[in-house]
Amino acid sequence: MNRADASLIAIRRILRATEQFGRELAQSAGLTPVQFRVLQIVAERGDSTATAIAQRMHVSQATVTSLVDRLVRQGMVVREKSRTDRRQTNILITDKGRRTIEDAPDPLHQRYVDEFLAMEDWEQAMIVAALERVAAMLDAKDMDASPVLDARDIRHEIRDEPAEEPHAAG
Amino acid sequence: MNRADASLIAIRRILRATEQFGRELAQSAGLTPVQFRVLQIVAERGDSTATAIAQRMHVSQATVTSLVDRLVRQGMVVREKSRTDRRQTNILITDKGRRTIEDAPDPLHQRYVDEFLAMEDWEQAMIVAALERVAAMLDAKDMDASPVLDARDIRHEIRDEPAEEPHAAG
DNA sequence: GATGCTATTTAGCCTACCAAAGCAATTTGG
DNA sequence: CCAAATTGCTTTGGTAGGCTAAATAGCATC
Repeated sequence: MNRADASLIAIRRILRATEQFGRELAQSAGLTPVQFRVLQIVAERGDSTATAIAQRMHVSQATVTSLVDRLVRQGMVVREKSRTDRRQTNILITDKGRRTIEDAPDPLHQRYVDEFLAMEDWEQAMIVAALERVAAMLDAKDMDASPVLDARDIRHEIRDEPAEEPHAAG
Repeated sequence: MNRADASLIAIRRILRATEQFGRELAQSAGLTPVQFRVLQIVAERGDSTATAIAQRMHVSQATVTSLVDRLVRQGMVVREKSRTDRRQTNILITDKGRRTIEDAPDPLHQRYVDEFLAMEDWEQAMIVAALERVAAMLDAKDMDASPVLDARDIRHEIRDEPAEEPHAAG
């Protein structure tokens, strides 16, 4: 086994683990990964709007509407018209929704961070250097990814600027 | 910026780059990532069967049927009954299909391998060590991932043993 | 030649996505 | 103050990718 292969395999394990985790998380909560992600976003502040969620997840409002529909049907969130601007609909998390989030296993990144911090200084430095090297090799552009490890949204976050040109292609 | 965050960001960039690549590839080939993946598998030997594809991709045969339908409609592959066992349908790649594969940009992993091999020995070793460390942190189990970096199938390859218990939750 | 296994397709359903059209409320520009 | 534009969201209708269950067809065997 050469080292190029060894590194590819490791990368693949990382990808898989991240995906897998999102799936487990969502399943234990009785939601799909994407639904869970929506719930997480709502949970952050207790409420949110469809537009905000759509932007965070880089999907269309229409998609968010249907995802929220499902969460409403399951009693995870409720819709409520905003008093200040009645065009807006606030999506509020319910107790059940909050419990669902809380009962879910620790976010992957927490688990990771704990282990990471337990490492020795030199090893931390080595890992950061290596990962950044790999990231640079795979992805020439240096984007600003947020430090939250969450497979549930990478699937679409790559559509970076939907504002400019809505991809007229069929 | 602490190093735990830096490492998470790098991991995320790796995930994104992999996904992104699958998408670019698919767009330049005029196929979706999954369809392209099927075509790749058929292209490997020039032909394949639905079952083989289903196993490789860890999806059901029914799913493969509909994917192959689309590839047939686009003239990328043709179906042909096997002479030796007429239950089997061989899926043969066409010239167009082969050209599509060939015209597609280099597989991500090839690009990566080239760069990886260009590195100095000590750096290769460091990267392998770091990646394996991270993979171990994220994913306790040591699975046998193949040394092919390909986002297009990790999405579902994680369903390792659907035989046991099909997760009755609805 | 019935029984059963294997390979595939068909049928029906789901989630997740999108664009376009529609509706409602607010803001803007006379 | 009213019409028009803009904004926020939902509805509608479509696509892709996934599933299970059932149908179809061929092989194997006793």
